[in-house]
Amino acid sequence: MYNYSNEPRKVIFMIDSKSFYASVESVARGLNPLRSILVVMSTENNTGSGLVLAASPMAKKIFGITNVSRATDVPIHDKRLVIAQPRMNLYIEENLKINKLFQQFASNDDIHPYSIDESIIDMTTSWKLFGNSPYEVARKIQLAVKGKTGIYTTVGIGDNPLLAKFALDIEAKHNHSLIAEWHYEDVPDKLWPITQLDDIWSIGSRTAEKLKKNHINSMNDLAHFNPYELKNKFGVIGSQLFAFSWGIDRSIIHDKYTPKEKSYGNSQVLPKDYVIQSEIEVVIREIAEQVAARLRSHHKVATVINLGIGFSLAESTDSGKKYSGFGSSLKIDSTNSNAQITKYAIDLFQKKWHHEALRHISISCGKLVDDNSQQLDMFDTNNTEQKNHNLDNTIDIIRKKYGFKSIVKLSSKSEGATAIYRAGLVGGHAGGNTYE
DNA sequence: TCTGGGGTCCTAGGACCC
DNA sequence: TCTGGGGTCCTAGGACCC
Repeated sequence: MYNYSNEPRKVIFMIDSKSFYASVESVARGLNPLRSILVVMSTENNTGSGLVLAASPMAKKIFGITNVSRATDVPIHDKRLVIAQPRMNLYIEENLKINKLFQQFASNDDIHPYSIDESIIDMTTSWKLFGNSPYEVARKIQLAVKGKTGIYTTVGIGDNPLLAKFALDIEAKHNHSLIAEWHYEDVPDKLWPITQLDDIWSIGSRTAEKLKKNHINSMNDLAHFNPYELKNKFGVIGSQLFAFSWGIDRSIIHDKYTPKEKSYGNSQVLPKDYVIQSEIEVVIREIAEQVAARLRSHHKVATVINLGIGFSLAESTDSGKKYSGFGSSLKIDSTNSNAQITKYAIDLFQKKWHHEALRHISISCGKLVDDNSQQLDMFDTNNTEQKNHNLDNTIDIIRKKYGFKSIVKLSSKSEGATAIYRAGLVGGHAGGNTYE
């Protein structure tokens, strides 16, 4: 057994709102989120096929719907199934309510929203104020959230953030209480038996495959693999994986969840294959202007731009149906102007494009620097900005808290095919209510 | 997965500098 | 010139997460 005496022993809660979007929609309809049969489905997306953003537990159970199902897999004519349009703004509001409740149990500095439905709370110093055990406090938080919002929450409790995340993902979701508690000593019993490696946070399908090729078929195998060999084969990821297999996570929450790099980007899957240069450049301009507007609203200038182009499947050369495309980055003179960002994006495009049919376009700006110039750009005011002021504020609060994994509101309106429609979207989905 | 959208982080090779 | 070694920056590409 590894000697854990030098590892941090904290009381970390990782709290996740169960089937969040679907639960919010269930509550809004007076339904119990655990009993309702409901999906939140975006039917207005570009491909026309629709995408399931969330499914209630019963919808998953009865129809086998998963969160990435296509609309074609959803029995839309079945009367038992409730289909809800996404209302991203409502979900943001509910998330803010829930995080506000957490502030009754821990100081704001100890609460770290991780995504729209997950938060990490360092309860080390405060849990004793609310109960006789962390478990009991978790129960109280669950009840408080349920009482205020109708949402069920799942809580992973751990000695460090990693163990809390594992407790949440691997065990809590299956417990009747929706709570699980993991200590270092539980690692051999609870973590090592896992053979479905891509169930583990930070291991995706590619890494799982590569591990299998090295005869690592379980977390137990990983924990007993030669760490130097892992490092050689997987780089720093290898060292990290090895540490994770022993439940070790030395990062302090604040460091870990404060991003080192920040970028703003927007992307679109196009409604059809695009082959005409002028049409493509209209869309590039729209996206570039969205990104530039976001930079300006955050008072940042970018010094790197990246253009990503995804080809139509028709461009796929080998027999395996794989998407292809290119990405291209460029260091640029710091800017956040529509004209400059657009020019760089179109230059990159013209340099790399050889008349392939396109299906996907993304533009991202990074290596951000504070915009000190703050010049008034009289001919470039964003008229929608004032109108959306309240929503912007809300989203900025979340963005600020999240640091990353942030929510994105596409507020820029410009002439052009998709921009006006997309202006109402939040995170690429319908925002709901007043802003459309 | 015949394609959602928005992010962060890591690696590797080449250019360039001293 | 059959030229060392270390460091940084730039770009492309890959992987993963929610």
